[in-house]
Amino acid sequence: MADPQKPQTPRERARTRTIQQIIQLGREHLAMHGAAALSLRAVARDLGVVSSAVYRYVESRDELLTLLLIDAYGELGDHVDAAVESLPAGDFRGRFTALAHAVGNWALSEPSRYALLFGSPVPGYQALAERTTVPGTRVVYCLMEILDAAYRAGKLTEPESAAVAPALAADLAVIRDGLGLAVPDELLARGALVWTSIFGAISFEVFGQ
Amino acid sequence: MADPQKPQTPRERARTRTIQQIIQLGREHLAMHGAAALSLRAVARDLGVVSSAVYRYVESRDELLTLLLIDAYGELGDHVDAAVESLPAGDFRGRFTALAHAVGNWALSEPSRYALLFGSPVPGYQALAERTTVPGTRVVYCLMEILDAAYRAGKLTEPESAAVAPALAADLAVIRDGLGLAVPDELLARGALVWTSIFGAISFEVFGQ
DNA sequence: TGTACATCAGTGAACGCGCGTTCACTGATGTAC
DNA sequence: TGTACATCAGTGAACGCGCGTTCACTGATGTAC
Repeated sequence: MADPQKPQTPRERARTRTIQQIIQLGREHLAMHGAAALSLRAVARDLGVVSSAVYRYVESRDELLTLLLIDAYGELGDHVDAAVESLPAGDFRGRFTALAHAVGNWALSEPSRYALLFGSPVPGYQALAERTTVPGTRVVYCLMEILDAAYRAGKLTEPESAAVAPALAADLAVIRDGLGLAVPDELLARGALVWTSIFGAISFEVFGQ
Repeated sequence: MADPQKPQTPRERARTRTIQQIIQLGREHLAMHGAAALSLRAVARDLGVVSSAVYRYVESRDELLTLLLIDAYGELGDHVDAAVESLPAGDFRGRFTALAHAVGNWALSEPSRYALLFGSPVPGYQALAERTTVPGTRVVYCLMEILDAAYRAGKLTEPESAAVAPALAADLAVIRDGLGLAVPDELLARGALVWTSIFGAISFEVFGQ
């Protein structure tokens, strides 16, 4: 569990392969019928196995949804990283728009998975924060890093806008320290605003208000 | 049933009001949980009534979906007509783009209803063609009428493109005679192509490929 | 205006279905000696 | 290399749930005379 080393036993290999199959089938059901209609029994049928057997690999329907959530966050993150890194590190504006466009492209090409990540919540499902937050913040972090790099390069000047609310300031301080960012609160707050705007616009496109 | 006259008995009024309530609740459930999750029992609960009572007003879940389909077609048609008629009858190009934009606006403001009309089919539901085709063709007819008016005004010239396939030509002849249109087949076929392009583009925006 | 009957809205029990999930089980694959 | 035991994948029956839908019923509202 703790070490994903190479020397896997045949059983372990079969096991991880089966889990991959389950996730793959889950993705297909997601695309075809939507997250609300995702059914462990249906996945088991497609897997050619009795319904209870799936519980050897997945704790519950909620856990399968969580796995699909992580899977989707991972692909979105890869997609965004690739787009951002295709541009030179110094091209802050280019990287920024590349990030926004990468998110938009992915949302349009995978609407059901985008809906799972950022759409209306799946009825009766509560994501497990412990397993979900880290992959879920990859894109924000990427955005923050672009912001930070631009600030350090002196390409961003502090806006003279109103001070940040104390509660938000504390949150931002945690984030900034955690990531080792130099950007001041005002710019971080502005970055968060940009973030919500991007997702607002894309969500409006993908499923309307 | 046959004559929607004014002098309704109190019972009839109560009945139509209840049906309207059911449709309204259906719309809300549609917007909140999507068409696949629409449940007669849930509607009955919101209506404050035992589940079997809904069958006094609606034959089945499928019929409720059909009613919601007709309702949505009607609103889309009204929306498009209003947009088109806000421009002078002679402004063919303006009316044409107004139509396209009206469909797009409506789709973005009512994504779940747009999805019901033009999205992936609701699992296990087959629309009743007899009740659905007439309201479902309002927008195409509107497009055809603009085309026809433009043609009669001499603003559209026949393209010299290849001849229309015989089977399609027969269908188009039926449509043209039924509507009393003057447009030749080639232009009608082009109109149909425009139609599918509009919906393709909008659908791509609303839920991606 | 008053009575007798028909019509209709709503009730509550029941059916069969697919779902998520549990549990005791069988049998095959791995591990220890 | 061979035997004895542990681990694990998959089975099949069972549970309680919400769903769509049917049916016999009660009681209120309308209609005919």
